[in-house]
Amino acid sequence: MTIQQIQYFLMAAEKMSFTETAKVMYVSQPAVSRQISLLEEEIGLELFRRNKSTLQLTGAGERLVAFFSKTFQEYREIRNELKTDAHKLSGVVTLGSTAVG
Amino acid sequence: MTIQQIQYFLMAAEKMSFTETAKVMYVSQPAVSRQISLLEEEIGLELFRRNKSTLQLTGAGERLVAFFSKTFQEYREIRNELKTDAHKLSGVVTLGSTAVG
DNA sequence: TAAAAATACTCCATAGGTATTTTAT
DNA sequence: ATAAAATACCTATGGAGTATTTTTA
Repeated sequence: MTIQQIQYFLMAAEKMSFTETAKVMYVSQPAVSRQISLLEEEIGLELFRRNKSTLQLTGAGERLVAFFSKTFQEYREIRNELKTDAHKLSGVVTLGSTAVG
Repeated sequence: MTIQQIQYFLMAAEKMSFTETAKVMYVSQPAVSRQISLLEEEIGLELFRRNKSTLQLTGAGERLVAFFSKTFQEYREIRNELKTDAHKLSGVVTLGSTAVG
């Protein structure tokens, strides 16, 4: 399991499309397809149901979207706090990205 | 940021030693040193203070240990629930690992 | 047919290993 | 002197791209 896989997964759940996810994340469609597949394999649960024409989240998928989203949000908040604190103490200017990292 | 980096970080915080962390995680000491360094670089915050003879967590380090530990714990609980549910519905036997994944 | 997802394959970026140096006591 | 962490350099695993096939409406 990688953070990248989780990011693809969350975007795919939002867009309900691997192709769209690939576009907005500036990677190829097979990259998204492959990583989400590997994620499902490693967790041992289907996250999307693909039988029907339209992609659809499984129950496990929905649960994990909720958990991972919450976790990322919480992380961003903590990082912002810590950055602010570091600023106050050291006066060092940080040019942080806004990605997961 | 990778999950591997976070795992090294949590173990290092527990052991307070990169060498010990390397041993229990079956990787080399430089691998641990490097990945924790990259993690600090990416987050833009020092996690350990290395000036003193003994390795020591910074404030940011302590905060992130708490957050990441909680997150991993929460994930394990959710995964167990989902695995149990999947079992009940499909009867499929899963040979899941107990790692982060 | 057409659109999206999956598969095959190749390439390259980076995580990890070994060897060594630096640091601190 | 010794023990741990950092650095250098090389190797190899796996993530990403292009091309193609499969699937479903």
